[in-house]
Amino acid sequence: MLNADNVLAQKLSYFTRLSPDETAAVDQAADGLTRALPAKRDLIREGDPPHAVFLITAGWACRYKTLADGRRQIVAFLLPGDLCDVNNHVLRAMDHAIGALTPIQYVEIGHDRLSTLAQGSSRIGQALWWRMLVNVAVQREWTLNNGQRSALERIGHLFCELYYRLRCVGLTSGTGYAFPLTQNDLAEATGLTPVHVNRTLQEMRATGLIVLKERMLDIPDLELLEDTVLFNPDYLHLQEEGRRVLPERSDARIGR
Amino acid sequence: MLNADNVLAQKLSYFTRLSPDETAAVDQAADGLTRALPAKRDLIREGDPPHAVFLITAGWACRYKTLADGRRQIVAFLLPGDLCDVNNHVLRAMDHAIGALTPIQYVEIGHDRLSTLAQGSSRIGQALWWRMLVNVAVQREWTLNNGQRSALERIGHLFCELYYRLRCVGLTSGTGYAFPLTQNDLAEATGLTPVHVNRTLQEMRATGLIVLKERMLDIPDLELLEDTVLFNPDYLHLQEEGRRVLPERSDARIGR
DNA sequence: CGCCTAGTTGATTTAAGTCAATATAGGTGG
DNA sequence: CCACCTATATTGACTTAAATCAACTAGGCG
Repeated sequence: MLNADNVLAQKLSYFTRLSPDETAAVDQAADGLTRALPAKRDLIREGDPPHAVFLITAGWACRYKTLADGRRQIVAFLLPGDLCDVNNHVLRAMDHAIGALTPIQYVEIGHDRLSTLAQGSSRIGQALWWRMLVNVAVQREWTLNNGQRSALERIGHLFCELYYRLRCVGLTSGTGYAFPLTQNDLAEATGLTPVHVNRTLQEMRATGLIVLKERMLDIPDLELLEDTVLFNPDYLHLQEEGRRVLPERSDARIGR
Repeated sequence: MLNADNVLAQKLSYFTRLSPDETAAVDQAADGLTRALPAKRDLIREGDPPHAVFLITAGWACRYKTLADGRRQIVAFLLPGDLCDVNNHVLRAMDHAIGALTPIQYVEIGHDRLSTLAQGSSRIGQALWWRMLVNVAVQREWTLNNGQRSALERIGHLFCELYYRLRCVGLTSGTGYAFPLTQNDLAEATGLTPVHVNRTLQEMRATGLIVLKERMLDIPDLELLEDTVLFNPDYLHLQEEGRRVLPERSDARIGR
């Protein structure tokens, strides 16, 4: 299972195989004080000057934006192993907030420390770029999601994305995963109303696409769900040269 | 006005003042062969391996994604001075296409050349990071746009964004700018149908928010439009230490 | 126990989509 | 220079997915 000390190395190793030295370097860069934040608190608020990079080690957080009239949009979920805001110190102020959806644990990594890490190994540098680029790719996919898809597609698509992302860091069990989001969170992420999310979830349950109860989400037939909502995992760029193995499967394959 | 040779330097100088040497280095990196592409052609297709970085020097292009059933979403506009896909060579395949909306001109810049440029001057390196981070910020704003805003707000918000972005590279004239997008392009960018875009534009014209005819968009009262659609330019991160001056205005101010 | 959050349900409204026809403006070839 | 063609824009009639409003239920817990 997941060890808070090495989520980052685990995640980066999805892109490229890291040597023991490199793994150690990554672990060391992320060995700072683990901090905790209760659910519903903000890690950073909009307008704040960005200071350090955060590495989420446990729990779920999100980036969100708020309009003047109170409408809120969750624009990204931050899961264990996710690094926020690499190099964002070049900007003067945050244009969005980061909030904890569940109690979270995180460590702060200084900008200098991270750039030293990146410069010390070109593979680590590339892996960090990979994370950055995938984050943008996910953001583009969310733009598509909110722009083109129906309610059922939006929600189903998100479920698929979260499945792949959690599997990378060992947070799935079989075909399901612990799912802490409320229907309201889902609504804010998908641009729907909570009422409509509720009805859509019922429809997905009724057709057997998902089993969602007691904060556990199970996707009995991932392929079926992917086909139903037109999900294509390419944008997550997981098929890289690193460990291609997806933890829950046994068809291990190494190298290119 | 705009000189194709220095769009990039012009754009980067919005973030930080560049010395003559730095400006020259930027110009030199972008001095490759200028290529041309007619409207409606793809610069890169989804699935292609990314090769070089493109710098758009003239014309409008877009990033777009297509669903299996044909729905299309424009996820970003690429305007003169925009750099596509810095460091994207770490990914194996494009997860979206880039297409020309008008005839465009562009130059290709090799990855190595760009990283040499970035390493040669920390200010240039930071300015390139700034572009990267702003692109993500814009993508987040688009997620919000498609998720939370009404048709009028989406379109109006886009008009404001384009105004600010074009002004940076000297492509506005007074309160307006040349606007080559069709109503269909607008529909694909905002997640609306062309018919609804048409009706919404008429409403915006009727209330005097915009004047749009003969491929020219004029925003007689930018502040009014911004207030109406809840536009806040902070996410474009233009207020940096560089030239704060906005070309069309005379209140020049230098340094911090 | 009572309060708060999260989830559910029903009735109704509405913004936007759909379908289909028509208008208009450039651009091209004869 | 005109006739035609295609892409773009416009209009009207109608449908629909999702929003809205308003109760109401079910847990969890101080």
